Amino acid sequence: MSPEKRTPLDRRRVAGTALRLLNEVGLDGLTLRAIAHELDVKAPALYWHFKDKQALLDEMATEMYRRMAAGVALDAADTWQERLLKTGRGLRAALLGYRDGARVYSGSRFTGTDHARELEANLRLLTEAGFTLAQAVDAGRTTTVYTLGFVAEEQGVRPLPGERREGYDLAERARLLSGFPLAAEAGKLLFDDYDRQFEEGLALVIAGIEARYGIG
Amino acid sequence: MSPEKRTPLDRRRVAGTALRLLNEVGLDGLTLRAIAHELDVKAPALYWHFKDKQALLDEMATEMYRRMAAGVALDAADTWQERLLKTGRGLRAALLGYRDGARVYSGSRFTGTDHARELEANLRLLTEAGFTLAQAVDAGRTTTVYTLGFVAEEQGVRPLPGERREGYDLAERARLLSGFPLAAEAGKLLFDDYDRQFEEGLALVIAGIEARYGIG
DNA sequence: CACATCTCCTTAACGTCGTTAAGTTCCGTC
DNA sequence: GACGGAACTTAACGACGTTAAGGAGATGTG
Repeated sequence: MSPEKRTPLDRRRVAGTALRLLNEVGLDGLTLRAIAHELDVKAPALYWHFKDKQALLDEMATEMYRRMAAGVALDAADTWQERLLKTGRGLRAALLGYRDGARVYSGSRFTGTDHARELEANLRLLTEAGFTLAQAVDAGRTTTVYTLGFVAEEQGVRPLPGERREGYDLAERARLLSGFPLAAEAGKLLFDDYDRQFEEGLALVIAGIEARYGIG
Repeated sequence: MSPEKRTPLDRRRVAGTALRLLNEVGLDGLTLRAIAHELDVKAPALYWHFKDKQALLDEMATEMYRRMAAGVALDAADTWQERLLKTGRGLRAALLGYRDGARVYSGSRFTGTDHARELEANLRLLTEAGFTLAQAVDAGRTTTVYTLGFVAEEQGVRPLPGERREGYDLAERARLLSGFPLAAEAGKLLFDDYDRQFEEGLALVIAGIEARYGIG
């Protein structure tokens, strides 16, 4: 009957458990009580480590970013196009790794300054490739918000890869839009093969940077 | 002492009142009780018109779209570049018209098929300009998700034009990032003049469409 | 060794939220 | 003048984020 004392919690362990739980229950089901239960603890215990729920969500977003950064191999010899492709794809993959990932991520702010390393590296690579700092910031920001917007839309239809949210019956949609032939026809393009669609939009953004800033 | 009977509610009046209230209290403060109070009614009355709160949010998003469509003058003689600029700017203006506008909009789905008219018109204009349907869809979607992602980010920092959310002190940020000179310097570019930043990203997207699809 | 302090958690409770069940009022129709 | 649907109200439920108060266990101090 040894009391089996637990090791105390810390912010990262809480955030990690919450991220794992997020995939099972979604953001709306992610209550403090459920997270606490998963950690064998009562809900108010979380307030010792976080001032409120938003602070925990912020830590979760930061942890998502850390795992993304760890999963992307930044090579100092990357061309700027390769680098933007890598960061765009890496961010999307990180967000898709969690149900409602884009909602959690874009509603939160990073804790600490861990993200600054990668930002600095990306800005350095782009400026050394010939961009002004302002151009590098605009290029990076456009790539990032495109990716965030895309995945937010994607996860509205497809919460996790392989699943599909209700209310998106393509045949039904085509019938409703029968008076609008192009819009009806566009349905199958809009709601399928998200990988291809994302790559195409990302290619458009990068082509635009190339064309407008005249850097090949 | 006449009883002054009210005219019954309908979905659009409820959505309109909720949108007005949204600017005062924000999405987190937008409770059914508060909306009902504004309409001189009790909260459960709303369930006569909407099956749940999400259905009301869907109607709000649809109403936002209607007002956007009414505010954008689509000219059949637009070039495709002008049309994409108009829709991007129009969408951003519509979202910025409401506190948390982007969050409400991107978490919801349209009711009805009102939006199909504009979609059809845009697809027709682009295909007649020489795009394939798939290219037109990719071009439109990329423009839209860029805009949505941009405004989501913007409203995270600036809830309504003119206001500024706490926790974004530029001097503090620069101090924290003193070890990352480019990232620190980028701060003033990242958090100011959102109009210019949006226009620049939108120009990048359109330039990319022009370059990649070879249509001037 | 006694006592105090700090850390980390529990128990209990508060007010608010979305939502449901049941009943009420008003009005047009047979 | 009974009937039935439309459009609401009153009452209540369970769950949520959060706060207050306190307690157990380690750690430090005389």
